[in-house]
Amino acid sequence: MPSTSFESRIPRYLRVYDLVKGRIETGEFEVGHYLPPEPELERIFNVSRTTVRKAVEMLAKEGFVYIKQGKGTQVLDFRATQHLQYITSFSETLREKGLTVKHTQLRVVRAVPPESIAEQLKVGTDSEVLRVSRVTYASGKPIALIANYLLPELFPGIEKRIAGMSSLYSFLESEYDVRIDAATDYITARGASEEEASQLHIAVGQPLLVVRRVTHSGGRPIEVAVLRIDADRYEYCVNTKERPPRRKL
Amino acid sequence: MPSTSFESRIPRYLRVYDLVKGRIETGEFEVGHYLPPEPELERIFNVSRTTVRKAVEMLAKEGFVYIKQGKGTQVLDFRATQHLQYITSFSETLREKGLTVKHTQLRVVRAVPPESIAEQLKVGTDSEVLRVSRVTYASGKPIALIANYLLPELFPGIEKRIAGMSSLYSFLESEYDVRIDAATDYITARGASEEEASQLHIAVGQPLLVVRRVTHSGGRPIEVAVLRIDADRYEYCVNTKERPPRRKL
DNA sequence: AAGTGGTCTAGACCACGAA
DNA sequence: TCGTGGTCTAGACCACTTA
Repeated sequence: MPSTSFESRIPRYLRVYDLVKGRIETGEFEVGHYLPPEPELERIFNVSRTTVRKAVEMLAKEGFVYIKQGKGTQVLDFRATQHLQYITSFSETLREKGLTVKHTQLRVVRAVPPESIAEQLKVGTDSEVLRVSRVTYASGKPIALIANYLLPELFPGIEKRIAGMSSLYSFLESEYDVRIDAATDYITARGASEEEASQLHIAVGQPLLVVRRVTHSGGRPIEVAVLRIDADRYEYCVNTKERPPRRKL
Repeated sequence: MPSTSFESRIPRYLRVYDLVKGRIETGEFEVGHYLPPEPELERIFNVSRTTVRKAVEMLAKEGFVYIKQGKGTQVLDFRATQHLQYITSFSETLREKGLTVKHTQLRVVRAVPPESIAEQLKVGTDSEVLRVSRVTYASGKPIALIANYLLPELFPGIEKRIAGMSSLYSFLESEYDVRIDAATDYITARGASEEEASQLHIAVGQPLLVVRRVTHSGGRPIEVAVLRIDADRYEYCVNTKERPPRRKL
């Protein structure tokens, strides 16, 4: 019986992934030491080499282990490397820091977007999109102005359902079954305008971190977000892994 | 003869990767259409399914194609998605935009780093590190102040060898055989100080984009870079892919 | 030379989507 | 039902590291 017999339909490589990760976290596989070699992992978990390797490669991609050809697979200090190497939302990041996040002045309107936004959403410059705007407060003080431009055909009836939403991305994922799988951030800075300054309770000219995020799902852009953040109170964090395939000649 | 016969020792999946990517770029595999199914790719390139799949998965990870179970593998618009989803150096990014990049006032000194840097390099606050500093010019105008803090034991004799270096990362990779495999950027903004303003030829208080990058190799931090960039002239770009493994229950 | 991870094959069965 | 991608196996040989 080569495949899963009855217990579940979870792929075996995910089982192995979980089990190895678990043993790392409990210290059974010690930080700094090497994982058992692949042939032994095959025996331990009773799977083929391919399956072992897929699990270990996932762990490597997430920074739990470091694979060295000819030597072995070293267990890394997961507490140091375990940052968020994934797409995160602004609100989620703030909450992780222990801040209380609230959105005010939530507005949903249909509008013709600025040209730069239309271009990135790949819609005509005369077609309407949904514009969701709000002011975000962290622990009682305004910290950012957020505007999201969404493709209207993907989110029917969003105007009525958005009321109590606390994080736009998880809202979209759960309510509309879109799966966000890539995002590009363009980050710059400039001084606050008079209007921005008054909304954020800061001085005119004070540096704002301006983030333009293009979100992709299924290979096409579905949303552009523009965040104008009080730079004094926020630091943007990004993790990157790997370089392109190396050619050795 | 199952393996490479003589032509080279490039893995077959990389060959397939290159060939498919090439056909996408020339339009032979059209944007929006589907790639030939895996069994046909096996025949086309005369490799096994595993090899085909490894190549296609790489293309998917880089955003060239989108794999849908049961349907096929769709070719995405690579011109829209092909940004740098990898670790890049500041200089490389500028050069890609067609700007001429020059470093001036290059200095290499041993010094005790600021506490925040020492902490991220995981060295004691009293131990010395290498500090490489320079002023970067893009097309004749100063655009950024860069300081790199390196672990000295990894780069012996760097003071003498660094003279004509144009990009620090490729210099380190080729000269010291370190392989950079992860980096974390912390991005914020603030107004330029008097000294910064004079070095960058901008007004005091003008917004600077401040990037602190921690570079990892082999699972441990090896370098911290601090970039202070004229925000008027630069936009930082970051790509993110994937969320953590989804469990469907 | 021995042991580690890296590549590759041929073939099997499963899960999802569309007809 | 059929064709697509998803998982998995058993076994082979290669490349790198260390002794």
